[in-house]
Amino acid sequence: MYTADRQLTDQGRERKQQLLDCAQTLFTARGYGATRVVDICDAAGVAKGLFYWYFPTKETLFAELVRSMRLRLRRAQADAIDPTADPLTRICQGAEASVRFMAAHASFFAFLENVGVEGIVAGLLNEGRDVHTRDVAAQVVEAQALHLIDPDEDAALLATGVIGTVTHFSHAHRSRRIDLPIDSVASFVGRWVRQALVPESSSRGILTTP
Amino acid sequence: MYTADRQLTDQGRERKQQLLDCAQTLFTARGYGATRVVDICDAAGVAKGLFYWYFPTKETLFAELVRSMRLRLRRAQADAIDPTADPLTRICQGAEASVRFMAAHASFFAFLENVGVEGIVAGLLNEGRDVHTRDVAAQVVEAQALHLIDPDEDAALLATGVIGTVTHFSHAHRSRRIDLPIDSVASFVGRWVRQALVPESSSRGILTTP
DNA sequence: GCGGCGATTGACCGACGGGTCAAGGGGCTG
DNA sequence: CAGCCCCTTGACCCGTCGGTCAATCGCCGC
Repeated sequence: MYTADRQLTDQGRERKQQLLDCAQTLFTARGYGATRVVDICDAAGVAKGLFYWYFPTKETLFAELVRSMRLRLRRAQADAIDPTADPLTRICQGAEASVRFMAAHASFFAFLENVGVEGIVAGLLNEGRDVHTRDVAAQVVEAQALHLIDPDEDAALLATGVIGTVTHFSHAHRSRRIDLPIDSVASFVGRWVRQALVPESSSRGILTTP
Repeated sequence: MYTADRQLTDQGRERKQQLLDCAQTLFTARGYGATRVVDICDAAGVAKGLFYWYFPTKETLFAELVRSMRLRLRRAQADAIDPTADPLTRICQGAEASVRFMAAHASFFAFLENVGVEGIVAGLLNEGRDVHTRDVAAQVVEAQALHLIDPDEDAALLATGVIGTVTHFSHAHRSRRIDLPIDSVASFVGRWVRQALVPESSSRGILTTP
């Protein structure tokens, strides 16, 4: 059984890391709930009981995984930041580094987004967004036929941008990150969508080619 | 036991709707996994066995809930759209209606985002983003002191905008919605963040006051 | 060799919760 | 009344899986 005060040998530390690695692989492949403790142990070629020599619970291992990845992210940010640069530049460097790091560990971060949503409804949730996206894409095509929108643009991409904006701002408002009355948010989204779809004057849209 | 070919009386339809309502209330309050079938029945003042008279499984009820909400969303969109308007206007109307609808059912959509992430790590996931946000906010304050950023702006709000951008584009790239090389995405995010933080010429930033 | 301790095993436990079932009530039609 | 079907009950079943435990091995220092 696990106790906090444990003196691990080299072999012990190695074994623990091995369990962490196997767990990460299985989690990213199948999800958290669908991965049983015994699966992790099987992957490591080790008996189930040993798991509880190194971790008090399954959740603890998960938390350790998350914390470790967070630490690496922060290190990646620190490495990318030039401490002598001005703060604005440092912010941008940190942002870029974050995007690169998450892209490099895409499968893990994709897993994080789906902790728990396993098999339960699988596609059901995305399905709605996809249908909506297709609807908007159809309207975009229509608008392109009338030359209200640049016909050279990819309709599906523009539609994805619209849906992304809607969901992003909905979420921000819902979680109080935007604390404006809903009418302001709604009309702002409407204006912004129009602006993104019709890059008059200059290319100000976000998802239109940089 | 449930069978598909079932002739429901008025009372039956009412009871089924009652179960759906109770389930939605409990799901949004506690989450999917934390709500047991027996809890739903208790809330409806009904025996557990009856649940399986109306639904084959717990998942089925959940799916029905999602589908129903989706239908209502589509109806709200349809109601908001003026069919005689041009397609571009219709797109904007649909987007605005979506934002309004989701805001009106915020608790349900918030629940959808967290299906499965129940208690497992609770704050652990947001914690990382919050820490990161505070870090960036500190740098924003620093930049404001140097007048690189408008000192009248709320640092926390700007920082939230930065983090939002980073995570949003990371996600889009990860799920192949943006199919550009990572370097393009990263540098674009860097440029965009700078632009949002420093509204030179005109107010082009998205989260800066409209 | 002997004691101590980290490491390892795998059978076992027990809770939890989704799903089942046999029995009964009540209202309708024939 | 008989038969049927919708509706309701709650005790029960049972698979799953996180977690436990007593026993054992092997290495090291004394």
